[in-house]
Amino acid sequence: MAVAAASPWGMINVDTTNSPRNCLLVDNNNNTSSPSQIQISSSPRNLGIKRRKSHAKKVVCIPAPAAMNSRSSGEVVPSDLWAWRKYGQKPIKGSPYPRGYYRCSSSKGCSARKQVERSRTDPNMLVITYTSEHNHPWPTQRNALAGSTRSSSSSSSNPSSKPSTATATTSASSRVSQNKDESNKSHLPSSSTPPSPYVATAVKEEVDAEERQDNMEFDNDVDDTYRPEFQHQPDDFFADLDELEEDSLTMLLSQGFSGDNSGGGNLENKTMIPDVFSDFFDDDSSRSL
DNA sequence: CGCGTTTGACCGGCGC
DNA sequence: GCGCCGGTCAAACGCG
Repeated sequence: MAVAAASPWGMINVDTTNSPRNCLLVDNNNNTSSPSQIQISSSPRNLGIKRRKSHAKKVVCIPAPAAMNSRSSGEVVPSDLWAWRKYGQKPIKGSPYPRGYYRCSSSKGCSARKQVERSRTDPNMLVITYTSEHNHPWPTQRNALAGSTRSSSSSSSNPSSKPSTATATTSASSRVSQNKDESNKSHLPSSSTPPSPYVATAVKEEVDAEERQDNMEFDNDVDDTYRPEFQHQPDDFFADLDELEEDSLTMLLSQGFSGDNSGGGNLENKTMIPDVFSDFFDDDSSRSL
């Protein structure tokens, strides 16, 4: 059966029978030992740095689309519909993988940022931390297209990058946004999130007083911070977005996401649920800004 | 020419 | 107070 799921990048269609890899998953029982569990950057140091001291973050774990989107740096960056511009990359202590810093380039005043890093415990998992929110609708122009195809710039961490795939992140998102331009900008509020074929295994919100420990049930934890849409799960909610996700998902999938994904293999033991990310930024806006 | 990526330097918070 | 570390800035570079 096909269900719809919202991701940080919007809603996606989930066909649990045909392409489990594309399903949006939340690992309900991973709160103890699964390598793909969400990783809350609860380090006090993280919270105390510079401007963004202690506001809500959204941490999302997704399986890294290894083949496509693999950048020269070795990172794989999910292609959402937002136009992200990388402004920094740093090696993280204790992690063999660097963390990339992205900010939204769709709008000048947009303060949305995200950090992309691979899970140290599971290289197949990608940990994306969203900070702030978009203050504008989905990008209606391909402003992320230019310069996105950088085939062989110097890369310290991943010499095995494929030039042809190095640009998948932004170019893919650009193409999608272009394709969905007409419907999106008239249909979606700024709080809506673009679709993505990626599988989110977990999402978590980090707030100022993040004293809730992870030993509690994940569902409870999430539900405590923001209400997952799927828990009430109005059918028309999905139906409403169905028209959107269908298109974009098709786009994204047709762009090769259905290809190899080494991280997808370990997903089948996870619980499949529609995701909650549609109110991702919306909820965030209420407390972060 | 415009835009994104890369990369080293700098800044600021936290722990010792 | 010092050093470590993460986050950001900005110049250089590359591509369309």
